[in-house]
Amino acid sequence: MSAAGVSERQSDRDGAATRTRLLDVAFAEIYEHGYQGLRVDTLLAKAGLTKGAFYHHFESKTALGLAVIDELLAGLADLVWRQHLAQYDDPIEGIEASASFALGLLGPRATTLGCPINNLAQEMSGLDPAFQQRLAAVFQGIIDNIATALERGKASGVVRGDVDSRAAAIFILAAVEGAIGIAKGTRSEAALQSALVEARRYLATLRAASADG
Amino acid sequence: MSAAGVSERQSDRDGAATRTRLLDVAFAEIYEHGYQGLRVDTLLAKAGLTKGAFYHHFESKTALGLAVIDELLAGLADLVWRQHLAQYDDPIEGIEASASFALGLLGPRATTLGCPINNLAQEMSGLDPAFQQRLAAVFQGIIDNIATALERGKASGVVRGDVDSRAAAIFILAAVEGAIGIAKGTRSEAALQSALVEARRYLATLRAASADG
DNA sequence: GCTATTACAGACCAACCGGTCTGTCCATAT
DNA sequence: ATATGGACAGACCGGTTGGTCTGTAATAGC
Repeated sequence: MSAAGVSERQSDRDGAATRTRLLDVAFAEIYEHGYQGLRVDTLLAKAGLTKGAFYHHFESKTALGLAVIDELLAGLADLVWRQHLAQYDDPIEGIEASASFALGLLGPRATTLGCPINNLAQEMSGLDPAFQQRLAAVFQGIIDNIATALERGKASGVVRGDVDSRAAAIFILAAVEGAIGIAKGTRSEAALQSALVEARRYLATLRAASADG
Repeated sequence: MSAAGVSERQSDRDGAATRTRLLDVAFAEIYEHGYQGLRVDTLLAKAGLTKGAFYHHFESKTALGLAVIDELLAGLADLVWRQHLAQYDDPIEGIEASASFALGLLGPRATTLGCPINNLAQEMSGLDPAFQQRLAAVFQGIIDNIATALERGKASGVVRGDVDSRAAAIFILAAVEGAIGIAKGTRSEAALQSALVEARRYLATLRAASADG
């Protein structure tokens, strides 16, 4: 009956599904309370599972945290800053759109909970080398993708030739994460919007003078 | 012998001194491990004190955390973004100098531990309303001071008249905190410097065209 | 000199929390 | 049918942690 050769199991006792469930709930809990604020018991209660399930799929709370980075946060970063960004020919337009896309994914939580990637990075980078390395890799991936987009823009004449793509990419990421962070810290959606408006002014400095001016 | 009327006590059993000592060590511990990572026992061991001293001066760990904000972090913010910034006639020059001054205060720790104010804000804003309100006030104070400096610049003709001082101030704070955060996340001093260079490009857009151009 | 108060020291405690371990149910292979 | 292993349930445990409580030495007030 089954199309592929894989055996089909449904409803309960689906290993992959419960693992995903644990990861999803863990992501939400970490997003709200931080990794240090994540309680395994609370996680299991919200997931409707028990210790047996947890330690069957993860060898420790730390392993779960690292898996959230590898299997969720890295994917989110890739979705926004590679897949979405690549859809735009104009990198400056693409960067603005990707930032908006990211904020759309977060919704109102951006102003209260911030960015899940940056949150975890700020919390754990100084505490655990394993977390630090993986989160640094996520950041580097974002920077690489933005820098690549700017390079494409330089090739197509949209971006000024004297722009340091890498430095600009770092600053753009810093500005976006910083804007979300200040909005979170001040609990002000207006602050987020103001910061984004000013960020666009920086982006405008990267644009080459239009030929048909 | 004493100049003022206050009684003079020295060596041990100086209430104010031990309280300050507790605050200083608490600041260092929170800076390194976060508030949730702060352990009262560890704090006391490093301060050379005991539970008796701690709960004599603070009614709880939470009260200590709030005192660190009120009595240390708020003071740091004021030192950098009011006292230091006020020394410059040119606000753009002053903002650059103040950011450098802040980074000088943090030293190499900026790249590994980040900004103590932003760290605590990102960690605690979503968890405890008391922390959130006080840290929001600290951020607002910084924003106010930067905005005020920009307004002074507009009055003296250094800053363009059409600049939204408040929006610019928010973005400047976001950019600085974001840059430190990305440097921390990527463990890259070079990233911090690159971001700061690009930030200066934004600041340049605020400057009015010089009369003697 | 006596007393009240401040400023601690340090033993103690209850709750919490990550992790372990045994048992059980289901699917699959033989 | 039976054995085997994966996928959980849930009781249990030991270390940790914030906080309490009693005792005590120094200081201030009278």
